[in-house]
Amino acid sequence: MKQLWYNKNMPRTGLNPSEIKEKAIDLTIASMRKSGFEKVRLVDIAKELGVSHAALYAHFKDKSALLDAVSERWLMQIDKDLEAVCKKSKDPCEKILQWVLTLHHAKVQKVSNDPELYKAFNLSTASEKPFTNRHLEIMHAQLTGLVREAIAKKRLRNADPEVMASIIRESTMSFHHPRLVAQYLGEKREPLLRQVLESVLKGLKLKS
Amino acid sequence: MKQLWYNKNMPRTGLNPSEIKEKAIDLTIASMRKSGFEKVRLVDIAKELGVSHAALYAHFKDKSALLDAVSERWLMQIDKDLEAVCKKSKDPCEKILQWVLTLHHAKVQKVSNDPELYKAFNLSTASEKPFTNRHLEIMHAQLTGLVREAIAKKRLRNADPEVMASIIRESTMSFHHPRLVAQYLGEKREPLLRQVLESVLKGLKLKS
DNA sequence: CTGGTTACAATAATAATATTTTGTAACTTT
DNA sequence: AAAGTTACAAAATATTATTATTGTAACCAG
Repeated sequence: MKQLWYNKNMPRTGLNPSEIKEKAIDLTIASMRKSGFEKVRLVDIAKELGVSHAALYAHFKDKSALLDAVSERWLMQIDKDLEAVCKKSKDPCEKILQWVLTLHHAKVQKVSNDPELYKAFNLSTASEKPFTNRHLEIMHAQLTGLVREAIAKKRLRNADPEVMASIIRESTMSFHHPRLVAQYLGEKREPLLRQVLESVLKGLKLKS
Repeated sequence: MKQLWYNKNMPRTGLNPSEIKEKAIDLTIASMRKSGFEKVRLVDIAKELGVSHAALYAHFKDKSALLDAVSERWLMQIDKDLEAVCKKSKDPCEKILQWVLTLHHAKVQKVSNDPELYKAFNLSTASEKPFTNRHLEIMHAQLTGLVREAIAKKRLRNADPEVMASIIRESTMSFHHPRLVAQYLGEKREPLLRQVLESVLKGLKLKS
């Protein structure tokens, strides 16, 4: 005889799949912060979650999927923050500057305040995971959009927006590439970044 | 009773200090290429040289000094190649382009043709050895010189040459930083580098 | 059928130990 | 004195056994 007070699809933890997934990620983050990402044990996460470690495999393909989920969450936040900059209504070149500064700050802040999560992210990028590539594509699309807008408003010269976006990305690489951000930590590099962008944008304004 | 047929300062290997030093470096390079830089054994180098391993300590402070000597030799060659570009008599902006391209090519070529030596160099730069810092200073001085020249010839606007050199260095970082050159290996990035530099130099031409 | 279980095999991390390699000292030769 | 030697201590590496973690399978409850 079926009981009626519970949802047939509700697991015994009392949490639905996405809730338990989020909770597992939360616990993983806490564990990374506490003892470093290389010390994260699936077995510990499961215990804190109140399930057997094997149960986690219903929600995550394997351990690295759980670890990646931590970085993915952060990258999605960055994507959102950058998207917000894109949506503002102001001078598109000013927005490009803001966009790059936002990206730079996000990286610098993470590596300073959350070094263990940053290390994990650093590893993920090194091995070209799908979610990092997706993030790169999203960012490239955003930047291309801003460039298009700037061209439309005659603030940049009329040329291939994809190429122009690549030029902006490459010329500011040392301010947002995971490894370099970590390397130059300690120096306040925002002024230099502003100068680089100022020069590049000026150069992209002129007809060739 | 002193014999007269030999030079008192000539060691028993028949080589003078700088010759034996060079030979040790040659053997180290060969060993790195053959089995990877982490497998280099002082003891093997010494055997091939026909001396006891302890003899090497008369010429090199320690093992890492020998390893570093390999990278140092390469960096000095780069410094020379770049210096040659500086000395050419042609348009200074053209020289800046040439200079950066030369640096880019040197790195790409090394990582392609000599991956083991490149790895060793990569490690040395990561730990901020004196000789790598010296190399960075030399390069910065060269680039600043070219910028000064360009300003004098009215090819760039009149502003702080040191800052302008930094802008050029940072905006092209992804094309010569050891880690990034290695990462993007396989893609032909010279066209993008040219476009970046073109934009930056144009931007540096304009009065702010 | 989903989210869970237990039991177990495969892998990976750790620890204890043996072996090499590095670096130093005291001494030799020219 | 410079360039080398041998002998040895210190440090790093490799080897092995042990233990812990991860991943899989077969099964169970709602």
